[in-house]
Amino acid sequence: MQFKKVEKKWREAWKKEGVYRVKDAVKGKKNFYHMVMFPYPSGDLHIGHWYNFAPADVFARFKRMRGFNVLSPIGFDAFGLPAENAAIKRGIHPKTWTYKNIKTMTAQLENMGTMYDWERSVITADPEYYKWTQWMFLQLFHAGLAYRTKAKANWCPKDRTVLANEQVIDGKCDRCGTEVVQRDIDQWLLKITSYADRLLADLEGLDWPEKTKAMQRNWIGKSEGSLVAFAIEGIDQAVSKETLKFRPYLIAPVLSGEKYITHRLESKAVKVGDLVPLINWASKEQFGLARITKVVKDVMKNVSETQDGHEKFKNRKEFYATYAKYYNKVVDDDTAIWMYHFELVSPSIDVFTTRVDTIFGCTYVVVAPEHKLIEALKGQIENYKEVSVYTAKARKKLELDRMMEEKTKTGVELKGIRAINPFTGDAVPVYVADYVLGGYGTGAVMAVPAHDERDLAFAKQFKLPIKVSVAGTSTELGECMIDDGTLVDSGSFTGMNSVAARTEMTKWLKQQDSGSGTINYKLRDWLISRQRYWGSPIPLVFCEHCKTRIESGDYKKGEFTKGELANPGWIGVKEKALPVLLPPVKNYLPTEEGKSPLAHSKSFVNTSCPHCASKGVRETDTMDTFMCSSWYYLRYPDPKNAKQFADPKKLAAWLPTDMYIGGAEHSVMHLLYARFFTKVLYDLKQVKFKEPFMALRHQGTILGPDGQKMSKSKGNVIDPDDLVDRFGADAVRMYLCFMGPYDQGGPWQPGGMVGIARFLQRTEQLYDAYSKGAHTAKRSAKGNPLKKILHQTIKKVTEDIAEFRFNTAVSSLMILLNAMDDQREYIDAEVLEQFLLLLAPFAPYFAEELYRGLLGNKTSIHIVPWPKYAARLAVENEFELVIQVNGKTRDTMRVPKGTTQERAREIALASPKVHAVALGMQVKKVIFVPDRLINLVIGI
RNA sequence: GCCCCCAUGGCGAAAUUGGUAGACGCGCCAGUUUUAGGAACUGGUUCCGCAAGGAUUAGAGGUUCGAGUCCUCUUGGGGGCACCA
Repeated sequence: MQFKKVEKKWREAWKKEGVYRVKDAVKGKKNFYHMVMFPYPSGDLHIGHWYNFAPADVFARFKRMRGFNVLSPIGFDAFGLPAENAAIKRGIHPKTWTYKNIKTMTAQLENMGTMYDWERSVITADPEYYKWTQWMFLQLFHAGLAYRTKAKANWCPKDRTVLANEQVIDGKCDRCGTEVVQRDIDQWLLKITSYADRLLADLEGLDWPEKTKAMQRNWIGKSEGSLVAFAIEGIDQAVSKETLKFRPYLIAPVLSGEKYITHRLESKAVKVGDLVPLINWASKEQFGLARITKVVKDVMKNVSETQDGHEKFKNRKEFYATYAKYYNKVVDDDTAIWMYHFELVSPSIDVFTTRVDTIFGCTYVVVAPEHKLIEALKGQIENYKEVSVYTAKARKKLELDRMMEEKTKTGVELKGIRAINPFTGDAVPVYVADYVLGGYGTGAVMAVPAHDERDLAFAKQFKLPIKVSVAGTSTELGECMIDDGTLVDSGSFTGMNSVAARTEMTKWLKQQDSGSGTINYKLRDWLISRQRYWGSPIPLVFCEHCKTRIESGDYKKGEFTKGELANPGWIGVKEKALPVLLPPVKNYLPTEEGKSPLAHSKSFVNTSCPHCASKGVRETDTMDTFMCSSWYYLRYPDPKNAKQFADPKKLAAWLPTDMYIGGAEHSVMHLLYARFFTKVLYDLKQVKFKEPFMALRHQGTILGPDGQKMSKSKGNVIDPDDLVDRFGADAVRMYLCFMGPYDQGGPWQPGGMVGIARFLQRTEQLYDAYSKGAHTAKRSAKGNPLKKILHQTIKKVTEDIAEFRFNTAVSSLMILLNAMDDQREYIDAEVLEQFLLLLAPFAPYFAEELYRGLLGNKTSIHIVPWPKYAARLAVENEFELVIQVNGKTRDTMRVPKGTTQERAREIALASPKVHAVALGMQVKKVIFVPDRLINLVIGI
C-alpha cells in the first residue's frame, strides 16, 4: 500500500466530509469529553507525543463508534521558557519561534490520523486565550486568594538576572556557570493552601491511578498534631493580662504570610504590649491558632462566622463599643470588618508537633532561620551578631545545599532567650538551626532527642541533654526510640500510652490556654510570578493614591474588592480592558533589579489606575504557565467566545471531562493546580462541578533503545517521522498500542514494528484476494467456524480498549487474522466488515482504504457503529478438561461444557497417564472446578 | 533515609484474577520460493533430555488439593518525597 498517498487521500476526504467535526449535542447520543494533555510546542512531535496521542486517539475513536458524541480536542501550551531562550539565542521573537513550531506539529498531529476537531483548538499564547487566563487571575485576586510577598528567586549575580529552576544546574547559572544566589523578590502567590482539605478529600471519588492519588496526598501532606506555646522567659509580662484574658502575640499575624500585616507592623514599630491589628479571619484558620480564636471570641462575642471565612456581625453597636474601648478610635462598617485587636503581652514560641506525648523529654527548642522571632527579640539576644551571621548564611543557601549537608546539623544558640515548657515549667535553651523549615508548621519545633532522630543528631553535636519520656523497645540513652509506647517520667501523664496521651495532653493544653490540636499541611501557596517575557502579563496596576486611601480607611463600602483591600494599592484591570497585551521589547532578559523584561517597556509600565485614573504602574511579571494549563479544558467547548471564557450551556454539555490522558510527570503540579482552579470557580459559581477530571490514565515513558531517557546528546532519539515514512502512520499507531501495557513504557525495541507491518500487509493481501473473488464463503455442517472466533474477538477487543489494554486488543486481532488466513473458505462479508471495524480505531487510514476503496462502501468507516458480539456465538461449547493428580497436571481432554463431576472423574480415572502415577493408590479427595479441571488427591 | 510500585523465554509481553505458565509479536533455526535480499511463505522455538520424563515465573520459606497470582524475609530494578517535627 502506498501509505503516503492513501493517508493524504483520506485525510483530505475526512476534512471535506467533516467526519471529525464535533457538535455540542447529537440526538440520541451521550456526550463524552475525552482529553489528552496538550503539548508544549517544542519543535517536532517526538515518539513520546505519539505514545501519548495515538493510543488515546484509539480510545476516542472507540468511544465514538460505541455511540458517544465524543469531543477529543487538542491545543498548545504555548507560553514558556524554551521559546524565550530560542529568541535570545537567535534574536527572533518568541512568538515567531512558537508559532512556527505549532504549525509543524499541527501537520504532524494531523498525519498521525487523529480525530481532533481542529476548529476547537486552543493556543495559550493567543491574546484571545490569555485574555481569559488574566480574567481567571482576577477572579482569584478579587476573591482575596492572591497576595504579594517576598519570595526567593534564583539570581545570577553575573548575568544580573532571575533564573528559572531549570536554568540552575548544580547550583550554577546554565549560561555563565556563576554560582546562583537566592534573592528575595516581591512576587504573587495564590492561596492554594486554603483549599488543602478539599483537594485532599475530593480525591476519593476520582477514577484515577491509586499511585497518582497517593502522590497528591503526599504532596498535600496533611498531619494532625498539637500547637504548643512555649512562653519566653525573661520578657516582661505586661499588665494587660487582666484587661484581656488571653496571651496574644506578635508572631501569629506576622507568620500568617499577610503582606499587609507585615507592613502594618513594620510601619508601626510594634513593641511588646502594643495593640496589633490582625487583618483577616483567615489567618486564624490558616494557622489554627486556638488562642486567637479564644481572644476573638472573648473580645467580640457578637461576631459570628460564615462558612467561607467572611464575617458578619450580629450586633454591630456592641462590637464597635468593644472595639473603641480597646483601640481608642471610632470605626465604621468598612473598617470594622477588618480590625481585630490583639494585645501583645509576652511573645511565645509556638511549636507544632505530632508527638506532644514526648514533650516531657523536650530539652531544647529550635526555630528556623527565617523565624520572625529572631528579629523581634533582637534586643534580648545576647549574641545577636553571631545569630544574624548564621541566619543570613542559612537564608542564602540553596535548597540543593541543604540537601547535600543532610547529615551534619548546624545551628546557633539564642543566648539570653529561654523557652518555658508549659508542662514542666522548665526553661530550656533556644537554638536557631536550618534543619527546621521556616515554611512548615510554625517554623519552630520542640526538640526531643530521645524520640526524634534529627533532634538526637543535633543534640549529640551540641552536647545537649537527652531525656527519655516514652518507654519502648529501645530506651537506652543515645538511642532513638521513635515509636509510640508508654509514657515515663511525664508527671501526671506517666503510664499512659502515647495515643491516649496525645489526646489528653492536647486537652490539658487547651485548658491552660497554651495550645490546641491542629492540622498542618506540607502544601505551600502557589508562586505564580515569573520575571520572564513569554507569558501572560499579570493584569494589575499599582496605584499610590488608592493605596493611601485604603490604608487610611478613607473609602466607601464596596468600592474595593476583597483582594484589593488585602493588597493595598494593587488594583485589578477591568474586564473590558483585557487582555493586557504583551508589549514588544528589544531585550528579553530580566532587568538588573530582577524585574521581568516587560519593565523595559515604559509605555507598558506607565498607565493610569483602573480605579481612580490617577498615575499607576503596571505589574511587569508574567504568570506561571501552569496558570494557562489550569483551565484550558474549560475553553475547548467554546474556544472562540469573546464574551465569556465559555458559554455555561456549552460547559454543561461537556464538563467535567470524562477521560484525561497524559504523562505521570504531571501527577502533582498540573493536576493539583487544575483541581484548585475548578474548586475556586465552583465557589465563585462559574462552574457547576468540583473536579475537572473524573477519570485519568497515564501513558508510560518510552526510553531509547539503550534503556536511557531519550535525548539528542545521547543520540538515542527515535524519530516518529522516519517510522511513518517506512511503515505508515497506521503501523506506528498500532505498534505503540501493541508494545506493552500503556502505562508502562520502557525501552524502544527497534525492529518490533515489523510485526505490525506484516500484519497490515497480510490483511491487505487477504482483502485484495477476496475482492478479486478468490474465495467464496461456504458453510460446513457445523456452521461457520470463523464466526465463533470473530465474536470472541469482538468481545475481547471491546473489553480491552475500554480498559486501556491496547496491547492485548491488538494481539486478539492478530489471532483473528491468523484464523481467517487459515480458513479462507469461510470468510464472508460479515467477517470482512467486522474485522475492519475492529481495526478502524487502530489503523484509521488503512481501514478506510479497505472499507471504501476495496469493499466499495460509499461512506466513511469511522461513522459506522462498533460491532456487537453475540454472546451465543462467542461461547465455547467444549473445553479442555485439566486432569490433575495431587495438584499436578497429568492429562487434558476436550469435553463438552457442563460435564459433571462424576463424568469427569470417570474420564480422569480412564486416563493412562493418570494410571501411571496413581497405580496402587487410593483416591482420597476430588477437587472439581466445573468447566475447568478435576484434581484427584491420592495416597496409599 | 522514608513512602509506593515492579521482577515471567534470547527480547517486548500474555495468563479467565488462586486452576494447563509462556497467548500475540520480535528474534533465532530449518525448509520453500526468488536474479538477489536485511523480502515473502511454511514449520519449529522456555530450559535439560534421543526419548519417556523432569525442572521452571529473581532467591528462600509459608498458606492451599492447587501459587506467576496470597503472606513473610532476602536480593535486584524503577518512581515519588526529601531534615515536614
